Amino acid sequence: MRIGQLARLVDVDTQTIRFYEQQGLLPPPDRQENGYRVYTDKHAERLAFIRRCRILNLSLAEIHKLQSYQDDPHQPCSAVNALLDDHIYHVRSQITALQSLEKQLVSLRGSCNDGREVEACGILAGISERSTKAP
Amino acid sequence: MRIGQLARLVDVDTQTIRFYEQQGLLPPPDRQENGYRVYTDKHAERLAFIRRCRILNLSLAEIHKLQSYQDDPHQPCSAVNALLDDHIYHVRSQITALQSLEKQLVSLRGSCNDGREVEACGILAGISERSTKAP
DNA sequence: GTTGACCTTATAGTAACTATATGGTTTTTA
DNA sequence: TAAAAACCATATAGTTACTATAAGGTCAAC
Ligand SMILES: [Zn+2]
Ligand SMILES: [Zn+2]
Ligand SMILES: [Zn+2]
Ligand SMILES: [Zn+2]
Repeated sequence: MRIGQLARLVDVDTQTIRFYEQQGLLPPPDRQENGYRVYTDKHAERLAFIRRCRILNLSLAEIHKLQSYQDDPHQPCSAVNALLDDHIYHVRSQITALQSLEKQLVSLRGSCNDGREVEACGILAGISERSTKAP
Repeated sequence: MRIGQLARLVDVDTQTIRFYEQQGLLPPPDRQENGYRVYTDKHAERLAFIRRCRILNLSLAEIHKLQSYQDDPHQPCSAVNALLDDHIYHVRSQITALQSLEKQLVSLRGSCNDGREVEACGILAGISERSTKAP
């Protein structure tokens, strides 16, 4: 199949497919005489795997590692499990950081209401406030 | 004060200060005869404002808008309030997206334990599973 | 007079695409 | 059959908010 068909099948942009090839995530396919790429079902599977990883927010580097594990199927899978643990840790860190951010923002938002002039805006005042308090 | 002093004062890299100037967030300071930038306390305040906005995860574009509001202090501040509402909305969206992601990842992690071979890794199997189920 | 700290500009790299420009090929349609 | 539409190719630049590097000018101290 050609790149457009593959793109529709897996629901990825053709540019992205070429990009993955360039990044070494998708093996370079054979070419027709005119230079067009020709993909196999293996390629489609691999591409779908990449996409599912991306939906899980795994980075291309992490996906690359997973692929290298897959290429050596008799290793213990502890590295895969550890990679996922790390990734979960990162996601959780992001969540807690964003939650603390949300608190700050909501509190800031509470310091103003409509009908004021910019000069008296509680939000701008809140941001401008120095956190260093002189004695 | 020169750029290095300002950088230490506000705890920002000198490169970042020049970058903000280039992006139009920090007004171009006067120069000494030798070309060195000379900053005033106004600059320091403005830079600190930018940094506090960045800590709140506001984008440079959002900061730019806030600055433009500040430059016209007799407008109603509703635009400021709306900007913050939007930002809070974005942060909340990110949080819920990450929480749903975390759930998926934790469930995936539960499908494997150590001591398996890559071939039998529940995580890789879970990612490889096609979501389309034939009847 | 040279070391070191400081300053200058310009350029490239980061992540993961996305968009654009330019041109060749194939298929459809008038 | 010829033109239009759809498809393919490569190369390059843009996105965000910096960070790093290169190559060089300026200034104080030793
Ligand atoms: Zn990760
Ligand atoms: Zn307000
Ligand atoms: Zn925002
Ligand atoms: Zn496993």
